Amino acid sequence: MNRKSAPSDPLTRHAVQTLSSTGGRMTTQRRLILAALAASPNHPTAEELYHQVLPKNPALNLSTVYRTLRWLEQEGLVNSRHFEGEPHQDRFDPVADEKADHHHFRCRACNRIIEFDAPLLEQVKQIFTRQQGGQVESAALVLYGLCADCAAAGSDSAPVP
Amino acid sequence: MNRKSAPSDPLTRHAVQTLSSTGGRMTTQRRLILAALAASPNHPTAEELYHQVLPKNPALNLSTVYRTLRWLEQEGLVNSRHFEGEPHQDRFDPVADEKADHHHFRCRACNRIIEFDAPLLEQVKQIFTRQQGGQVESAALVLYGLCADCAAAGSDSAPVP
DNA sequence: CCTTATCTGCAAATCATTTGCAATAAGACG
DNA sequence: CGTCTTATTGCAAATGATTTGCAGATAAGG
Repeated sequence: MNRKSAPSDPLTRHAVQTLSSTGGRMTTQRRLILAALAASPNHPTAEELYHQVLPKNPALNLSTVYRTLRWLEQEGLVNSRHFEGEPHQDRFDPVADEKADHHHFRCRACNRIIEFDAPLLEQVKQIFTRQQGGQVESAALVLYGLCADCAAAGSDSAPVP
Repeated sequence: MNRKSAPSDPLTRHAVQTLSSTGGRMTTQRRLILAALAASPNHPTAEELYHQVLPKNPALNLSTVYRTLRWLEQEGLVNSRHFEGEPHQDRFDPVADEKADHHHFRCRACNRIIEFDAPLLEQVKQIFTRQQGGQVESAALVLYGLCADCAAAGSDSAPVP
């Protein structure tokens, strides 16, 4: 049933598109990093991605991971974020297809990240503009707390990152 | 009219309180850093504070600024934050007296930071909990855009930091 | 295949922040 | 008001995350 063409994820497909329009090249390491990123639900750090890909390409270098991530960020395919209570390191969030600006919940016990929409934020923005003037272009909301699992388990589940 | 006792700001006064209960000492550098922080509307970085205080105490060391800031953070008198589009550096936000958890607007032109309340966020939290379970403990919202002044001026005011 | 500009690996640089240690100075007590 | 104890500082070196220069490797087009 499946043809031999790579059954790539949407992220990789988007990346390939931008490559052809900019004269870039799809390399082994980029393919692996993109796949790992697309498969990661938890907004990995560069180092985490590096260790995920390493088994499949032992020659991979951390700086290649960083370069790939920054390239994707410039192309608008990935956003870098920072969450409270962590070291000064970035986490990378693939921009899912049409999913508009979504927001994040982070569990302080298992470190899981849950994405959600918050339509009410539109009103928050409007209220702000009404009171202060100017114009709001984007919003970043992060909720911190215990996810359902950890709240039930007494907040002692195993941290993921 | 004014007595000789230091007419200190609320932040400094709070700091003095915690000092007496923990056996800490109020040093010249702490006094200066606290005053600079209390007078800064724009959530300064450690480096910015350092340069503000330097003229008044040329011997001051940057690591003292960091230590003071981390101390205040532990005491709950200051929060450290990170804003998008900047290097990986922290900005420090004195916790104003009773002002509950407030949120931030950051102008991408002049870098000004405006604080505001967003009561609607309570509903956002409730909706999230209803849909996902678990419990939300805190929320951090940052709006990005152009402040009233910069929007009017064609977004070319002078950046502050 | 061959060419060539794009990428990669490696090592060294940079940036923000932290830490070890000896010298300094609050502030309690006599 | 001097003395003593120990919290705090300055300095320099360490750390952790990320970036960069450069020479060699390799996609992709002819």
